[in-house]
Amino acid sequence: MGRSPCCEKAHTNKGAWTKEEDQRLIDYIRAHGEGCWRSLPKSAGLLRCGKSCRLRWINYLRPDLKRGNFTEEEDELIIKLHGLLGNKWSLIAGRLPGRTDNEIKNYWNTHIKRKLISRGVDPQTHRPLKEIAGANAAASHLDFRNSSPPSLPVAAGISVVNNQPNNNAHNFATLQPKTESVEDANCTSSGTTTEEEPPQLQHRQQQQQQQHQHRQEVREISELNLELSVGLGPFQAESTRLSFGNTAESKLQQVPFQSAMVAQAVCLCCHLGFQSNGLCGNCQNSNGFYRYYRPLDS
DNA sequence: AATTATGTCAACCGCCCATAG
DNA sequence: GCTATGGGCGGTTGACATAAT
Repeated sequence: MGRSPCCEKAHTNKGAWTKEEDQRLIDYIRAHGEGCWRSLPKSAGLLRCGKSCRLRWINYLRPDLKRGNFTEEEDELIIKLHGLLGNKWSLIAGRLPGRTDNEIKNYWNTHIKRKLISRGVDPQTHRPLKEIAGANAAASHLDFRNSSPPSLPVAAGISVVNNQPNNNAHNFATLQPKTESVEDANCTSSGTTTEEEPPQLQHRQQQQQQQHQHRQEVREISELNLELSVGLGPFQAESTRLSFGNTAESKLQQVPFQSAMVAQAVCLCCHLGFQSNGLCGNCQNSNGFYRYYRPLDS
């Protein structure tokens, strides 16, 4: 049984919004604030679906939207965050004040993908294309297709630390956007399955389970205290530093590149003035750059 | 100038999660 | 615990603009 439609589609406008509709929506939200989107259209005198109103407001009419071209720093931040989070546009947008998930998603698909390819980096995995090609040749049975799989922090130049106590769940694996299991990849790339029908059902169920698990992980990640530190250099020698739990931290401290990277890490939030109080508390101004000074193993 | 190809991005769709009843 | 509902998200579509032929 499917869900009932979110609104009476027969009596709603679709397509581009008119200036008059925009003004009605703006006026209504100014007067009443963002409330129940379902009832808003009727109250505001709009022949639109509530969802449509919400989208229009969030993606276009909100007064705090930045609009205009993305800066180089924003580009790099998006790339780093995508390397860490995959296609979690809302999470990425949460780290870019004044930008919407839709805007970032479009920008990624139209600009950044191409940019990464021109750099010789695979936009999905954030690994060198040569490496990908080599890996494909060596292990052609793995097929991630549309997924955004092994986006290891290592590959993206990202270090990860967990500050939250009792959070044992986070490790590299939890940071990687997941879609298909290796078994699934084996299945799909070969183009055949050993058994046709039951495996398909199983596959579907497995996918649903994985999707559920992934969402759970994304929720957990989104609850973490994210401290971003992105270097201004092109794609290396800096880090996007995230805060996670002690267990993950201790594991990650075994990664040799980490301390050197953190020593050079530049806090983009502070550098760009995203921190309302000027400094995030973990960095200091050094030669004009807000650099992290807290050692990782403290 | 007309036609076709390509790029951009606002808007929509369908699904899932959280939550109130 | 179950169901209905609203909100939110990611993926996709399609209209429009611009470039190329």
